[in-house]
Amino acid sequence: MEVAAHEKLEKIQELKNLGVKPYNGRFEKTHTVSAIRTGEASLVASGERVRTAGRLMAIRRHGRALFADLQDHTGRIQIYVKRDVLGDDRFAVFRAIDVGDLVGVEGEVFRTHAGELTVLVRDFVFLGKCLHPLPEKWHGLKDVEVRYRKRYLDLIMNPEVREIFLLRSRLIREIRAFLDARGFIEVETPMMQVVPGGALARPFKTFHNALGMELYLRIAPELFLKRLVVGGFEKVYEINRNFRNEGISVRHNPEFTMLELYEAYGNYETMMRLCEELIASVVFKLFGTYTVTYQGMTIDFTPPWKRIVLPEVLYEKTGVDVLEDPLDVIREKVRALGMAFDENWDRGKFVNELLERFVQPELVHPTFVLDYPVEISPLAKAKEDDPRLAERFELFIGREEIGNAYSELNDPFEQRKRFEEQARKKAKGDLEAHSIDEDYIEALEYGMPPTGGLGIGIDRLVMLLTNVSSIREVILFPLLRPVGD
RNA sequence: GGGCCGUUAGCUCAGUAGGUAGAGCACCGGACUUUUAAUCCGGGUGUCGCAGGUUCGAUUCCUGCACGGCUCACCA
Repeated sequence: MEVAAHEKLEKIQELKNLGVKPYNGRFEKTHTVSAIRTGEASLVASGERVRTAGRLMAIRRHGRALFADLQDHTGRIQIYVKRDVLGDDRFAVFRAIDVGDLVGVEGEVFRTHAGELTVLVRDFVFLGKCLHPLPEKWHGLKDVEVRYRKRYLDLIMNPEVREIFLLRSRLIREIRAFLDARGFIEVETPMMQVVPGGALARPFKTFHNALGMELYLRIAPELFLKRLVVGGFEKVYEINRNFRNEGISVRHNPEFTMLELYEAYGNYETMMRLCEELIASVVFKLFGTYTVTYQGMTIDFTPPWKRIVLPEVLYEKTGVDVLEDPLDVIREKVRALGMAFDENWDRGKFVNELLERFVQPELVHPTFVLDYPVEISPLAKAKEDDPRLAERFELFIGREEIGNAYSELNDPFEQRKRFEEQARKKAKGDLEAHSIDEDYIEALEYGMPPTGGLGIGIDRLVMLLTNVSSIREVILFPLLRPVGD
């Protein structure tokens, strides 16, 4: 135990000497703090007693009385503790309570001369000792590393952090409500997979002892959700974690949360309409407006959203015709644009890089970018009128990629060809190439309806809606290196 | 993984052109029954991230390491 806690241990002894158990007790609340505020008029008029509980965030002692600020998950309220109300013995007990301790109080609600809504404490129960001093009341806890490592302290001290995670919770609840209302069913598919698929990414590897086999943490639930579509679940979704063994940055955490949904008999058109309706309606539910400010940008979510065709917009912005230009011509033009590139980049890689460099910075308002090259979309159906392109779109908002969707490839023969192409890439050392999943092909062989699929990065959506620039601010416990001794 | 920056009291931060360090809040003791960054009086509680090096002497200069932030690379 640290030195800092030493005096607190003496406080525990003092409490015990006064007959108070430092960790026992229970308490039934009649009101949360916000309920007291909401019900102020009738509570003050009636003199009704309320019972509420929380953590003491500040204590102002005045000899034979004291004021304290009690915080629960809904807010803070002042309490007033007087010796002539409690009696000498009980008041002495309260005097032994520290900032950070947990208490339950009972009393009536009034306003002080200064106009502060206050609970006059008639009785109280000690509910838990805090052995460490809380961070400073005025500046709070600022140290980013400590905030992430001790998120509980961050949540105690920083109400705006609490708000971020409350909003995250409400957002996910609204998404579920939206999808449930449209007949989607929520499912859970394997996190541990024998063949990691559904995305182009490097997986985490683990090992099952009893079965004696390697397993992978999933990089996406896609192939399992589509097996369910084959099985007759025509509208399914899953909101859960994906794991990708890649670099960490302000927009990447090794585990992150995705919404994936599939709708049988739809396609990427269907998904565009569903996507804008889903996000726009959830934004409106949360904020009562379609306008959100993100990092200085004003983002308008009012549907319908802008659609741009990727090969066309790339040609407009860069003069590169990613479909017709031979690879060496593309290289020549990209060189002329002054952009660095690698000699082994293929067409798909150039598309991604040009998009990121020349188009993405302008995509502030929600924008669907349509028609990606087939070679970087191995699970998507090709366009009828141009087999080089997939019926696929990505959604950009606030210059960030938020979603990805396509008409699902349901032709098992074509899927096998695509997998084999990926296998060739993998053989050439592409660590992110898709694995061949024979079991999935067999599922397709039973017949999958034409289907639209959509993925939305929940963490990034929360970032947009809470105006934070780091993904760690929207993940309660982001991955950090352990601190050494 | 590369580059840049950071790490000093429980917290937020100063500081030492090399002589083992300060402020506010918190905390401890005292006064105070409507305060609210309460106030008033008294008290500094520290491995200056870790390990080496240079030096009579290192928190300060040098090197390495750890952790974090930003950024590039990779990706969603």
